[in-house]
Amino acid sequence: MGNRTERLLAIRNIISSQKVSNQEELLELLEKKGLNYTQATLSRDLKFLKVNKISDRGRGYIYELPDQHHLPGQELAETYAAQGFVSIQFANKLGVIKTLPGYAPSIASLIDKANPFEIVGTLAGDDTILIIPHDNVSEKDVINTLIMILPELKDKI
Amino acid sequence: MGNRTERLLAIRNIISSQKVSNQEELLELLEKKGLNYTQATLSRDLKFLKVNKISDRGRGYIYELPDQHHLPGQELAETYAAQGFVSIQFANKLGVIKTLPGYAPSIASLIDKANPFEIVGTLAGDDTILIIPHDNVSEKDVINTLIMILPELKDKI
DNA sequence: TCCCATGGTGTATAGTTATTCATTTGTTAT
DNA sequence: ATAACAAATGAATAACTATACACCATGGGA
Repeated sequence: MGNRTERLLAIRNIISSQKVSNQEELLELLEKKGLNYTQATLSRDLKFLKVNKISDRGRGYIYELPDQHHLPGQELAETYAAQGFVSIQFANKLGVIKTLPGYAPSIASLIDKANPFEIVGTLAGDDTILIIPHDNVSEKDVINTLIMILPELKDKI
Repeated sequence: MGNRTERLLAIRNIISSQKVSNQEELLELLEKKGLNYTQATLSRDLKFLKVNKISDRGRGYIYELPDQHHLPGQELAETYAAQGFVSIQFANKLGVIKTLPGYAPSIASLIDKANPFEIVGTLAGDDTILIIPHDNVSEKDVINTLIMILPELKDKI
């Protein structure tokens, strides 16, 4: 997969685990991970990820991911669901995900819950999920979106 | 009361009722209310109010007040509680609020719930509340804080 | 009362982030 | 495969926000 996805994931990780108060700082942290980009790109990434800049209890501002639902079970559900993922293919603008038997509903449910703009809806059988993308959303967009929802898919797609 | 409080209240009102995406814009809205200040002051006010700048669903950024608990009953509780407020005095760094009989607990409870930095704690009887401010917090700070919590007090203090 | 300390403000400017433009890179349809 | 189109990126810069400094006002203590 392209490097942009890697970068977006790294940004999510960094922001969720430590206080970052400006883009220069974040840029340096990304460099340490071998990701070299410019502030312009970072600004666009943060906008894409809908990252907020919130008050650090009156002492300045820091970045924060949106919807820190942070249900403790969430990561587990992701890991479980990702295990069942087998492949994704596209046909006639539609995505078809194959899963291990029985996994389709849980993966589809995670996608539905994330409710990304890029995906109009999903239809899950037992081992197959139909992904209906929005108009003008590319296959790559769909894949990026799926990776954003289920980071564990990164190496399986 | 000084004009700063008026400004802070106006900022809260504006931000909670409409989308504002930068300080210039907010400055103009304040001007329409007869409040003329500079961007520098506004920047400080926003920091003081712990206002966040959050993603407007990927379309840019807008200001948002912290803790939008937005319990529908909140405003009612404030109005009710403020009615019972009679006066505030200071002695030995402590604030003493007099209320109508029976009102003290509800007012104190609102203060406690807001949990402002400036106030270490409160002690409520039936018609009296003791306010224990933090060290190095002035009377004026305490009053400003109370007004931030209960805007209706503005004209009663 | 008179100081001194503290806080609020504006001006100017430093610091930070978003966007424009040019270019490259990737994607889709023929 | 290739043309046409769309997306990604960096450099430069515009747009936006925070702060250093100077100044004034206020208010508590000698």
